[in-house]
Amino acid sequence: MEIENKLCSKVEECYHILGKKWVGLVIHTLMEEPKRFSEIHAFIPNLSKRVLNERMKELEENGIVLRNVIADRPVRTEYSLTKKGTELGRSLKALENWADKWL
Amino acid sequence: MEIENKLCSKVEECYHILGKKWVGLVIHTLMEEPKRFSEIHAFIPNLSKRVLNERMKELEENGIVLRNVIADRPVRTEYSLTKKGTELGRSLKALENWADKWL
DNA sequence: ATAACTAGGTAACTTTATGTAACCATAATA
DNA sequence: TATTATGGTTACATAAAGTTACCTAGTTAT
Repeated sequence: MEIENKLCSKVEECYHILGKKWVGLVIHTLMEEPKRFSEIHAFIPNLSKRVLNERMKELEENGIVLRNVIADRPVRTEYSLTKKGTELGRSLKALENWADKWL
Repeated sequence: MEIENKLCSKVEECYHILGKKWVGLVIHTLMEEPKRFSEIHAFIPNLSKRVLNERMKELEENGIVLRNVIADRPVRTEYSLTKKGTELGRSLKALENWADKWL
């Protein structure tokens, strides 16, 4: 029975995504329903607008989140999870169950 | 049907733990079997000794990891997952399955 | 008309976190 | 005697995150 002696790159990549500050909470927050920039910010008040904006761009690039600019006045932006993002959120439920039991 | 308007502190806390760099990979690495300091370092070469040591102290304080100093010469230190840590590792499997499918 | 407010940012600057390189003590080995 | 291994620590450099002020365009209050 061999012991693996190097990490799978997919495993490394997923922890690289989740290892950035606030990412987990943002995805958790979007699992309920799509939300606007200021709504996410209201749910996670300690997350600054600067970093929130940065995280949303990264999550969009990763195909986890979809940005929908609504040409209303004032302009609104709605963020929603893609299929990929929704499945990520579902897999994070296991982690949250662990938290509920152990923290 | 109410929409939750604030985050559960347990949820916040678990993402606070997992949101620190390298934590996920360290737990993943220890799921196989207990490992010494230098073995973890060999599995995750980009993780510096300074930060590895810091992370292990934090994980020990969180009750996720157990540090066992072996009074051999030279002194060795073996890190293993507690029950709490093992269950965390199991819950992270869902995330890794997501990674395998989507990344 | 003018001041203040909203939404979703951006810019400049400060503070933390992380990365890097050198060093330590002990004992074993060459 | 010099070198290696282990599990760190220290001092310093860079990257990431936090803070405050500002922006544009339209809206509401005075």
